[in-house]
Amino acid sequence: MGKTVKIYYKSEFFDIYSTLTCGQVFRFYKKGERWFVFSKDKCACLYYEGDNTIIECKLNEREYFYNYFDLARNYSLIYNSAIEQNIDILTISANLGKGIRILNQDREETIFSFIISQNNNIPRIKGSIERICTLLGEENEFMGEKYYSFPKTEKIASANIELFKSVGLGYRAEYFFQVANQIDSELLELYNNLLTLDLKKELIKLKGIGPKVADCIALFGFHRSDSFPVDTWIEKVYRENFGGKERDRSKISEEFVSNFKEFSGYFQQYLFHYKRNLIKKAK
DNA sequence: TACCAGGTCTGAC
DNA sequence: GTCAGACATGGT
Repeated sequence: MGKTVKIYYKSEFFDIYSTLTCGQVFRFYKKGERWFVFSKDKCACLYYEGDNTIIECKLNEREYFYNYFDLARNYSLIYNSAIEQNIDILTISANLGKGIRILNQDREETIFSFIISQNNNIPRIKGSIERICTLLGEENEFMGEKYYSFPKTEKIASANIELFKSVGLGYRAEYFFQVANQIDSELLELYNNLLTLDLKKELIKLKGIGPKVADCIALFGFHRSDSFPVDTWIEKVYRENFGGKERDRSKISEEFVSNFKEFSGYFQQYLFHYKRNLIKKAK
């Protein structure tokens, strides 16, 4: 095995658990005190040393993971802005999720992952994606962990649709397969040059992608933080904690974005993480 | 056993 | 433009 490198980052604004489990990424697992995170054909190992969060990866993938974990961004600015809103639930959520970072994930992997996410739960999404990687990805190894890469779009496009049903995608298998035959890196480069609203308009043209999934892709795949995905959990927050009455999720999303502007996506993650952890604890 | 999960599509009005 | 019902499937 080749040389590895360690990236050090102060842990106050980088909590491994909340960053990975807040529902933005599905390919990771914990082994002892170490977390293994997978992106495309790459792998990083995360753990703590004193006050630092450590990212260990291959020497030539340092830049990739530096960007992937969004290390150039000042998260204290985001956190402070959340506190300054002076909204009780947001203050509580920001304090709980202070260490959440929004990852810069691969665009194609993000699109496919969130097509699976509709009307689905996170453990199931993780399982389906893992099985797809095992069946169509390429075998790799990092720090003693064997893993499979996320398959290339062409590989997905040329597979048999029955394969996607067999891994539990259900009716989403059709969408998954169709989209693989409609996108390529050139198209995604075009998408990347669009303003957020136009980007979402384009994404929604793909079958299986509606407003909520488009918001997730814009936020997690294109780092458009002026996005605010509204799912069942956020709708609960909106009704129970913000006293909201609107039923149309797109309008709820617009309302939040008009208030939180370019911080929308970060605040949404604070709130989502808070609400899900609250319910999990109560059970 | 029903209900739910990071919703979307379709057809009827 | 809005709305109800259908949609696969495993977890709780």
